[in-house]
Amino acid sequence: MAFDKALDDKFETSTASPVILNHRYLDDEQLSKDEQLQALKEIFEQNIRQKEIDALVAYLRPTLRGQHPPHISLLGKAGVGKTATALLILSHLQQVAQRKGVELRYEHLDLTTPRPCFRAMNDLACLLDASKRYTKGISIDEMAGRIEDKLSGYKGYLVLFVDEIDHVNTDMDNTFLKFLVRRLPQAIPAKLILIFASNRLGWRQNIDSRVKSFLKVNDIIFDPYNAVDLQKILRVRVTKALNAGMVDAGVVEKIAGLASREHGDARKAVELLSNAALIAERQGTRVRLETVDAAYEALETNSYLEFVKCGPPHLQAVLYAAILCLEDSEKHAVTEDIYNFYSKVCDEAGLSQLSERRVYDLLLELELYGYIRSRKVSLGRHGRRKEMKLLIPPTVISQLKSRIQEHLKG
DNA sequence: TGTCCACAGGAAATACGGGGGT
DNA sequence: ACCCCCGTATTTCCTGTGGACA
Repeated sequence: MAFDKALDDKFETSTASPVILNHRYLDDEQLSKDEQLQALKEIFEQNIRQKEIDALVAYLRPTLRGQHPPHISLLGKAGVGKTATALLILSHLQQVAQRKGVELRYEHLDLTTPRPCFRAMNDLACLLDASKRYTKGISIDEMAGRIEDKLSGYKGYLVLFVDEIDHVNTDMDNTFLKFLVRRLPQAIPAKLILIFASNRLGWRQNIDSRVKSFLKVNDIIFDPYNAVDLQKILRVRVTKALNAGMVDAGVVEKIAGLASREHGDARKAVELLSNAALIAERQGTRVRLETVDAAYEALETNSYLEFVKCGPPHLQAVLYAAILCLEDSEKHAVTEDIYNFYSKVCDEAGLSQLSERRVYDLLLELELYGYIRSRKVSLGRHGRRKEMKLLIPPTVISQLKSRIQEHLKG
């Protein structure tokens, strides 16, 4: 009886004042394409990315007069709205073109994770419905042929928005880019406009010069969002997804401040908001400033652990060795020290050891992800070495250790 | 001031895996 | 069943270099 009553109470208190009203608006993945566009419009209505939008529109306008605009490259860090802006403008452009009787279509090739040229090509073929999905086995030329066949009947404009172009692993002569820039425009009747997006400003630096000379591009650079922009973006989410009455004053400002100081990444800012809301909902409280702190910390811990889950076993073993070697000494360690620990870890886990050179590279990788930091030290005529130390917050270390142990056993 | 160690880190070679064509 | 193609991981090999020491 008392238990029933207690459960009743629990349901009552948690439904009395919900924090989250519409879950889906905290995660773009869950929104339909139209809903996404609608949300984007609301954000861009507030004078965000005006400069970039104007530039993009100016570059694309010639299509409506039947001229051929140059290719475009959108540059800027992750989460600064490159994709969002491009999709919004392209969908609008398509509508306008339709009204004016100009034949125009656009495709969004999203290369979210790094992939070889072959897969990029295959993805493009799938996007255009020109081929089924292959993992391997078919030649790249064959794939190119199928794409060309598929497009052979289309004579209008074709805007190909290649998102995260730098994720295509560059083979020695940039097969994928060469195809897009040199071969495809020759092979099909359509007027091809390429729009590239990339996180790395210099993605064109290390491409083949013969391709480069064909690649006339206009750059549009996206700066990271500032705190004011982020506030506007977050407010839209708050009104769409949350019970605004349950969000304390200053929460949005605080998240925007944190995010703008660290990365200016809107996606991460929304993720932080979403996490804070989830925590508040679970605890049955309002979203307070302290909730934001808790969410921030949870996200940080989580990112350390998440990486372990998907990393290859040897990387985990090296990380584990690095932790064992470095956790309780203020002293720095050198590559060899960690390699010794790594050997032991491999023995215990039944892994075959990798060469020291390889482990050296894995350590570099760990450094890239912020687990360790290294410093080059010269000892004069006694050669040179690299000293490393752990950067993982002490609170995370024990969780991390047990997580890796599980993984290496399983 | 020049020497020269010992390692960082680049480059090329090699092994490997896995799927499709025939 | 065998061969070919492509991409990735790892090994092997080698060069270049910062700076304490003679």
